[in-house]
Amino acid sequence: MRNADLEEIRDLPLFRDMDGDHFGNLMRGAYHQNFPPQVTLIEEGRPADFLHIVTEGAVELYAGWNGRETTMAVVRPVATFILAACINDAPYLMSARTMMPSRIAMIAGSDLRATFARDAAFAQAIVRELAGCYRSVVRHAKDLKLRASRERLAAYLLRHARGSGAFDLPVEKRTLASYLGMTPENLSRALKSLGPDGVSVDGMRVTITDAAALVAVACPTPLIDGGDGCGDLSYTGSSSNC
Amino acid sequence: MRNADLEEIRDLPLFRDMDGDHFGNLMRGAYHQNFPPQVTLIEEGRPADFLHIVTEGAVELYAGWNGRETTMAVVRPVATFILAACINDAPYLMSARTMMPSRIAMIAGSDLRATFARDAAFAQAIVRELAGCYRSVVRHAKDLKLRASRERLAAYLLRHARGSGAFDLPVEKRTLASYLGMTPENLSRALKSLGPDGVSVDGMRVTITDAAALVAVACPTPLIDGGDGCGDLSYTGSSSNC
DNA sequence: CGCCAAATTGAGTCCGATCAACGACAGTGG
DNA sequence: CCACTGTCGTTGATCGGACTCAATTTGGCG
Repeated sequence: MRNADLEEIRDLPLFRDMDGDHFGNLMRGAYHQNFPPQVTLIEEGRPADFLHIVTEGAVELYAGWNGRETTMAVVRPVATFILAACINDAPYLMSARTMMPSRIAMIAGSDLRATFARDAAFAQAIVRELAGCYRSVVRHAKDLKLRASRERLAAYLLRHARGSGAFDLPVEKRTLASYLGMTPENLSRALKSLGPDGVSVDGMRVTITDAAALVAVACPTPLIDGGDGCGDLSYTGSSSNC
Repeated sequence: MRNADLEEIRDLPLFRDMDGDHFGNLMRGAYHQNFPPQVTLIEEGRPADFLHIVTEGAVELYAGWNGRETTMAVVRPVATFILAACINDAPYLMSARTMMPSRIAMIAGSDLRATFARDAAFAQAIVRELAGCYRSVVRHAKDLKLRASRERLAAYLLRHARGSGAFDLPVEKRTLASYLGMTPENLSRALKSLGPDGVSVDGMRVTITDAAALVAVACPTPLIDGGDGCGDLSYTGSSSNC
């Protein structure tokens, strides 16, 4: 593994404070590979063999049932995913596929469990990581249960506007629709219907023309939309997902 | 705190393996109180001061937004809740209220954080607990996004049937409806509509008259319905097609 | 018995899904 | 350079599921 990659991973909150030797051991048994787009890295139901870390590209976490499929999250560099399954040595609950050419590091789950049993600082980092992941999924569930689809969309746009009034959608609209729990057709209509509420769209480009009006629709709150920047669809993170 | 209570708490996976002195210290600073029904124990948004443990009764975890409200989980003895917020020293994402006369132990969050930094076995237990909670919320989210309301209800009934064909609903129907993401009216209609699919209802009493038919509706899978029983009211999942 | 909350039932409406058609665009190969 | 092709996004029309509102009925409890 390249030194730059190692340092990047070492800088993650998850690994920052752990013992150097332990980190070295973990990484010695790790893989780091390039993948083309649209490659399935993980299939839900399979035993959790490896903790994954995205160092380049983007990975979609999704789940299926009975022929249906839904996007649960998008993970961008540098962040980990499916930590919980590895820790519990349980089957993955989500599948993962690359969305673009990506570089993925993989750490054996057994090494992970052995190390976190020996390294207190690492165990603490894992606790914090998991607690963050847990809270982000709770937010997602609240978003789904408490808001209507138009409101979810408005809140999503505000989360990604971050001060500046214009930005590019970080993912395809069909993926965004799935993440927000609606159909692509409905997302299209919902975007248009937000015109009077201060949203203008041109392709992937979104411009917030009236933030106050949009806020009135979305009623954003840190208890759903978060402040710690973890867990939303596509954030660039030194944190993780899983 | 009574000795019987202490032992019960000590027997929880979360505390079982930790150092005896550390456990003693934690409990010395803890409260244990009785509450009448319908008492609000926690309000979302407040700073997370205490880890809570239900030793008797039942507690509803719920969340609100913009005048709406939804049930996220029901916690029954003996189990903890809002661990994640305490660990992260972050605001609660959910509110909690007693559903019946209940007995609740409370451990100061600061003690908790101090102890898990010193006690490796405790840290490991917390990791497993959190990983389990995380996975249960992921399942809840998958349930909401992938299944229609009728299917969610069918799956819920199967989860709680546990072999025997008859059981009592563990919560009020309005609460169940909220947990499943529907209105009480719709739950009523959905229950009736499951008659031809092998469900008969009399008050709180549910009888599965044709498990195969109900399975055909719910398509249960451990990846949504099964497993490590935190959050929902657990179920040891098995059979699945689809 | 009487009170209140929960549950059911019915009727009407709306949101969101489905189905189908079309335009925009990128990549491919002739 | 340009048809060919597949995917994505949009739009329209229609359908169905779920919500709302309102009226009873049921059941629990003082």
